[in-house]
Amino acid sequence: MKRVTSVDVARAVGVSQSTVSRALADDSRISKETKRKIQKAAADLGYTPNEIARSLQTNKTNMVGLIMADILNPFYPAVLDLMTQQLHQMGKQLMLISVPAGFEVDDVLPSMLQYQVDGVVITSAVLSSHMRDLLQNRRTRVVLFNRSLEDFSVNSVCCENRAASIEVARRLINSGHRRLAIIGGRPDTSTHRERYAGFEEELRLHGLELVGDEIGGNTYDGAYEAALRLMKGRRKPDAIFCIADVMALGALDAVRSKLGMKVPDDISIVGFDDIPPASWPAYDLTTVRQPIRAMVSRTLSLLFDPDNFPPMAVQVPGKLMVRGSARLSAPVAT
Amino acid sequence: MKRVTSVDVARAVGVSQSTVSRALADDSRISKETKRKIQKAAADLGYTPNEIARSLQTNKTNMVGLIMADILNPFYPAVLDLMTQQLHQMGKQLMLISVPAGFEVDDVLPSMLQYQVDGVVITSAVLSSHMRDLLQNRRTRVVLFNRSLEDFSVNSVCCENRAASIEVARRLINSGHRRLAIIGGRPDTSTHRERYAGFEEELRLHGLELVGDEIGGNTYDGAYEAALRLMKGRRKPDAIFCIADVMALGALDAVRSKLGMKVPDDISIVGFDDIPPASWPAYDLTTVRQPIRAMVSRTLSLLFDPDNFPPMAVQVPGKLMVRGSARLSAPVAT
DNA sequence: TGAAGTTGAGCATACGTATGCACTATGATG
DNA sequence: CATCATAGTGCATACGTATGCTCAACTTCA
Repeated sequence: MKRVTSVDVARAVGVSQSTVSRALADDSRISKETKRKIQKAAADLGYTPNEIARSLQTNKTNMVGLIMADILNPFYPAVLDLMTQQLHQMGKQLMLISVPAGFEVDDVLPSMLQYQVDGVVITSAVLSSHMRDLLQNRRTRVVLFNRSLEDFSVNSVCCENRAASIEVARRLINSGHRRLAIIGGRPDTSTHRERYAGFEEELRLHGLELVGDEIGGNTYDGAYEAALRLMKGRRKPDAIFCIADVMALGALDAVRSKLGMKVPDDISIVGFDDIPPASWPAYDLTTVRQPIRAMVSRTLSLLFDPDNFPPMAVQVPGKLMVRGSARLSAPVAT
Repeated sequence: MKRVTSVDVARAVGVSQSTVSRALADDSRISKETKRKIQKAAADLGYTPNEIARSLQTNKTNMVGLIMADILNPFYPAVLDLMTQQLHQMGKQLMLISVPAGFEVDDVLPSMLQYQVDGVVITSAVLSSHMRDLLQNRRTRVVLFNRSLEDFSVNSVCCENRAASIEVARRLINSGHRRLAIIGGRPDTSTHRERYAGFEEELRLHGLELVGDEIGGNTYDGAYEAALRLMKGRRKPDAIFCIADVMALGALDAVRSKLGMKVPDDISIVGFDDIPPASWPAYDLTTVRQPIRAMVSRTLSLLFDPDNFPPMAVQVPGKLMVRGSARLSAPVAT
């Protein structure tokens, strides 16, 4: 069966194709009566506009590209969910690519650009300066989600990583912890650096330094091993700050099931993100909640705000969710 | 900056646009020499083919639509990951929509079809007969993932739900359990019905019947409550089969943290899916693993196999992962 | 030497829509 | 009554690519 086009509708009503196009766009030049007839005919014939043809003509696809580098992290399903829904509400579509292990954003971005997406969101990954320039030349907006660039040459939306990490450190110290350790993600990422730096900075303010620091690679298994390494060290930590919840869960399981330790009696563990399992009784993880909804909204605003220039680095505040995995006393006024 | 088109390349080399098009498609009619010059010029100018224009011409977008109804279920990130990667390898793109709560597939599908996707995959949801016919008319292939229709009017890829559930029941019974209960997802879904039916059937074969059956709505929280209801019943179960892992985790947390029961000593709990947390020590969940990779491959095969007609219902075998949440004795030969 | 075949390329058009411009009624204005 | 604005519609073209057909130049073979 042949697809029905605006030409078919035009023929059915006895008007020109341009009149159909205008009628369906509710152009003021077309009379009420004609519009009515055209809408009726379009419905009867089951006409659906061809967005591909429209895109070619208008030079605008209403598609947004999303490149996810860490889709298996339980933090992202909620992001994806909100993103697709908000876009759908705006009448836009989402084109998704998950970057395979061992590949870079640069490897998958070009194939997305061939589809002329109006904008690109990149989560958990950064952009080579080459691609950044290329995007800039073709005037395709980009927003980094949960990552930032130090030179502010690209839009980014992040949580206030530094501030939140400082708060975590302060609360732990004020509650009597003295042997603090950290499990990082990947040292080449901005989230890692910012959370790490904030935490360590606050320690120094109190005359302390890290008794251990390990890399968990942002995975459950990586953090499981990292925690075990930490506990083999000379100075055993009495608190571990994991810069992502998946890793906190791994660390928690490691010290509990492998070493038979009690949490939070023997050791406090704090995470970052507030993924769903964090609030389950089996973990009851104290963590920093990232305001996903706000972050997604800001991301899309940056993407579509026509006069967003120069690029902005948006930061939204996180919120410490105090649960049972860390021995914390009441907050002290500062 | 103006986008560079095949016309620009043609002008640069001094040939016609059609020659450029053919050269880049490696058409045999174009001489090696001309091809070389064209490729060079294309690279120099930074030419990227416009897939939108190409799609309009060829009536083929190389885009696949994915409609996910249950994206927050931890089972799906892995599906999504494999799907985008396999598609990318095939030179195709993924257009994603997550169905918001309270909406139907029918509400979001049309907007996807306007983009002329070559095929549609629907997870955790079904298709109205109206939409089924509409898709059939425009010759757009559909595959249901993890759901099936009883009349086989649409392609589907599922796990062998019945067989796996029978095995779960048999193993539980052979291990001495006599008071079996089940927590279902949503009664209107095929996965619910098949798993429920297989489980109950095997019970009857052994002269048993369910001591309880509750609905968990495929969510952690729903199953948490469902488990508590089950334990308030007249005949307390000594084993609960949850037809999805998220629910098994909720049930587990409910009986352990709320009721202080020991698993598997006081009660056995079995899930379905084998999501990542299932294998974490905190849960150590005995469950049926769905072979995601195979399921995704079969889905894409069905989608692109030109002579896949009539629609098929593909079933792939699940695998019982024996862990610590159920008291199981060694399997008995049958 | 002439006919047929082969190679390499261009011309023209199509895909489905949007839109600038021209055109025709119709009524308003002086 | 001539002029002009206005409303309503059609014509023609453009977007960037693919492709059927035509054509010229050259090679091959009898």
